[in-house]
Amino acid sequence: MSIDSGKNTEGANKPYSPQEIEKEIYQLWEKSGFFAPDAPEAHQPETGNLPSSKLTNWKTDKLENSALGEAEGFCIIMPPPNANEALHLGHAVMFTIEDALIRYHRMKGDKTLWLPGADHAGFETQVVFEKKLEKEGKSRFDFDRETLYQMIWDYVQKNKHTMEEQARSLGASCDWSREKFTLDPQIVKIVYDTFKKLYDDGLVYRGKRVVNWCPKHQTGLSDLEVKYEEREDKLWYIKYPIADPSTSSGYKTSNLSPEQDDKVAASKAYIIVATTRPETMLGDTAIAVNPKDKRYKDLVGQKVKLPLTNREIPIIADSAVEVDFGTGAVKITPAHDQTDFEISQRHNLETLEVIGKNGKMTEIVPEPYRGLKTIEAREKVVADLSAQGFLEKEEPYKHTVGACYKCGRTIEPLAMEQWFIKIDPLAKKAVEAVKKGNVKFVTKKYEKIFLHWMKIIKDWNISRQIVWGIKIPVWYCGAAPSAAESAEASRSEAKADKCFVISDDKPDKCEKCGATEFEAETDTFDTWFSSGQWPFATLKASQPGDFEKFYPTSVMETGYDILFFWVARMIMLGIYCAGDVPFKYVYLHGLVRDKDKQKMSKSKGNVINPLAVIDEHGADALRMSLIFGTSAGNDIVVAEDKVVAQKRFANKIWNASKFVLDNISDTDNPDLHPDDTDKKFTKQDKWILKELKRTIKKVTQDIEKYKFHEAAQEAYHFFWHKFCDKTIEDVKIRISNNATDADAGRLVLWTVLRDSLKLLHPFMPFVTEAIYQKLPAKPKEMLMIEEWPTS
RNA sequence: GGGCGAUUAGCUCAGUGGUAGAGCGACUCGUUUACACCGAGUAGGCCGUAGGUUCAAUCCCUACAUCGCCCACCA
Repeated sequence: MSIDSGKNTEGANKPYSPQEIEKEIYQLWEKSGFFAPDAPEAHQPETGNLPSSKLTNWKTDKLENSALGEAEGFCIIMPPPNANEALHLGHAVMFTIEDALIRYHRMKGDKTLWLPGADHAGFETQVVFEKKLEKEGKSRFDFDRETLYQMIWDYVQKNKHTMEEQARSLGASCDWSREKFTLDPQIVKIVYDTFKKLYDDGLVYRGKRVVNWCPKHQTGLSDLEVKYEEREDKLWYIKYPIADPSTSSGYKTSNLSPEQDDKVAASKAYIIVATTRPETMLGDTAIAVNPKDKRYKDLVGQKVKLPLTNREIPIIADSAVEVDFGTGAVKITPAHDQTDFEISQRHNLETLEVIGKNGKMTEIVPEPYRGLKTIEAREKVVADLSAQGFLEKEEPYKHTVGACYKCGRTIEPLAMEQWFIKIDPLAKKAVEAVKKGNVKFVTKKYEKIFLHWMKIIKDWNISRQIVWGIKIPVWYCGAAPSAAESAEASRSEAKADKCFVISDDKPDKCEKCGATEFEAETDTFDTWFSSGQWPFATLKASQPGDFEKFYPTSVMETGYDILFFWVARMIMLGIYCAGDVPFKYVYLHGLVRDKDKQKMSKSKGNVINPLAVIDEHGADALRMSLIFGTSAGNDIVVAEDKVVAQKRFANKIWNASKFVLDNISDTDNPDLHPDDTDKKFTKQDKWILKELKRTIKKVTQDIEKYKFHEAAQEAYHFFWHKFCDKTIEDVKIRISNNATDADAGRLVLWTVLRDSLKLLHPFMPFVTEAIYQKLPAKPKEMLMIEEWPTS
C-alpha cells in the first residue's frame, strides 16, 4: 500500500486496489483502541512527532480548540445480527449507516460508543438449525433438550465469529471490547429481573388462550409471526337441529332473502351455520347469533343437538357475530378459534380441545375421528354430515388463512396455557413518549405507523415451546411428573392452575404452598422479549458508568421490517425497566432489493453476499453504493453498476490524492506557507475554497439531519467534479508552467484534499485513511480521529 | 375491510413554493505526464391525471387512476 511518490512510474496506470489495504487499515484502527469511547488520545491533538515538512506550519487552528472533558456522549447500540447465518446486504446497510454516524461523531470529538452484539434469535435459529438437521436426516425430536441446546450453542458460536469478521471487513468501528450476546449470563439475569418485575406489577399473567400453533415447529407464535395467505376454500353450511323443535314455531324468517327464506322454511327444525372448518364442529360448545338479529331472537337460550355427537349446546347471543355473513349464526369452537374463545369467555362456555398439538384429532372426539389429521377429519365429517342429511350445501369461498411465517404450514389455533404480557399500560407510556417527542422518528411516516399499531396492540404471548432461548424462570410446585407422563401429556395442561415460584434458580421452598419439590418451566422466552431490553441491558452489563453516560442512547438504526417486533418493544420495555426511552431517534432504513426491485431471498436465489462484493470492489465501494441514491425509510436498490461506479470513485480519490501528494512534496518548490501564497490565490482558487466551505457546511448539516445520501452525494460531486475536474486540472497547468501562482495552487490542493478526506471518511473510511497515512503533514495518528472540518 | 406510501430522464433513484438533478446507459469529440475505472461536450422530462390554494405548484390541498407495503377475529 503506497502511493508512489514522484517520478516512480512503476505504479502508474495501476488502479486503486482496495483488497491490498483494507485489512491492514482495519487492524491499524482496531489496535489503536480508538473504537472505544474512553480512549483519551482520541480527543487530544497530537503535538509531537509531526513530520518536518514545511506544510506542517500550516495546520488547522481548530486543533487548539479540541477541548477535552466536556465531550458529549454519542451512542448507538448495534442491532445484534442473528448469530445463525452469514450477514446479508441488509446488515451491510446497517453497518454502513451506523459506522458513518459513529465516525462523524468521533471526529466531531464526541465520546462515541458503538456497542456491538449478537442475538441468539431463538425461534429463527432453531428453525435454521432444524433445517440443517433435516438435511442430515434427523429431527430435533431425536435429541433431549440439553443435547439439542448444546448443539445449537456450538453452531451459533461459530456463526457469531463469522459475523464479527464480516463486520470488520465492512469497516465497522465498533467497540469490540464491549460486545454482548443475548445469552450472556449478565443479560439473562437482567431479562429474569424484568420478568419478575413485570409479574410483581401484575403485568405478566399465565393463562389459557388461543395461540397460533405451528404443527411443524411445535410451538406457539406471536401474532406478528403469522403471515396471512389467501386460499381458495369452501364454506360448508351445516344444519344443527333444534333440540326441541316444538318451540321453534315462532321462528321468524321475514329478514331473510327469498332464497334463504325457502330454505329456512323447509327446515324449521334447524339452525344453519356456515363454516370453513367442519372438523372443528366436534368441539363446538355453542351456536352464537347477533343479539340484534331478529331472525334468531326467539331461539336464543334454546339448545341444538350437535350432529355426529350426542351433545346439546346452547344458542347464545353475542355482538361479535356479523348479521350479514353466512346465515348470521356461527358455531362456537372455543379451543380452536380466537374469536370463538373470546365469545366463550363472555358466556362461560366449556372449552373442548378436539385437535392436538400434533395436528391430529384428540381422544375426546367420537371414535371414528380419533387420531385423524385435521384435513382427513374434515373430509370424513363432511361425508358423514352429508350422509346423515345435516349438510345443507357447500360453496366455494376465498379467504385468508394464517400460516407459519417460516414454513408456511397452516396455523392451528389451539387453546393453551401461555405466558402473556399485559401490554396496554406499556403501550400507553410508549405512545406518550413518542407524542412528547422523547423518541423521534427520522422518517415521519413510521411514527404514524407506530402509533397506529400501538393503538391496536394486543397482549403479547412471550412463551415459546422451543429449547433455544432463555428459559422462563418459573418453577411449578410439586414433584416432577414421570418421564412417561411428561413425554406425551401436554405440559401446559399438566401445569394448569398450579402454584409456581418465579426464581432464577431452583427455589428451596414455595412461600405460598410450602412445596419443596418443583418442576421447571420448559418454555423459553420469545426472542424479542430479551432483545426488547437490549439497549439498557447491554449498557448495564457493560463497563461501570456506561449506562449512566449513554442511556438513553442517541439513535436506533434498523430496518423498518422490525419496527413492531423490536423497536416498539424496546421503547415499551425501556421506559418500563430503565425509566426512560431507550433512544432519542429512530432511523429506519429500507429493504435491500436487487436490480429488478425484487426482495432478496434465498428461495429466489438473488441474494448478494456482501463479502463477495467487498472482495471484488472493496468495502468503500459497497458502502457508498448503499447510501448513494437512497433515502431514509425507502427500499434500497443494489445493482452491480452502482457498486462499480463507487469503485471508480474510490479509484478517483486515490489517484487525485496521488497527484496532489506528488506535487506538494516536491522540495524543489518554494515555501507553501499561506502568508506568502494566499495573496496569489487566483479567482479559480477562491472559488474552490468557497465551494469547500459550502460543501463542509452542507455535508455536516445533512449528516446531522440524517440525510446521509445527500451528504454523500454532495461530497462525491464536490470532490470529483469540482476539485478534480476543475481545480486539479487548473493547478496542473500552473505547476507545469512553473507559474508564479503555482504555490498558491499547491496550497489549495493540499487544503482541499485534506478536508475532502475528512468529509469522505465516514462513508469511505478505508481509502481515505490509507491516503491520510501517506500525508506529509499528519496532525493526528489517523484520519479516524481527525477533527471534523468546520466551515 | 382499515392504515401508510409511491408515481420525476431509456433504467435505478434523489430533490425543491420561483430556469428540473445524480448515477448508469446513449451519442459526439479527445490516447493532455493523478486516473481511460479518464476528460470536454450533446441529446433526453407538460415531475401519473383533473381540479383548488398562491404573484408563482413537480412540491401544499382535494378527488381520481395505477402500483406497492403494513395491519385486520367475518365464521
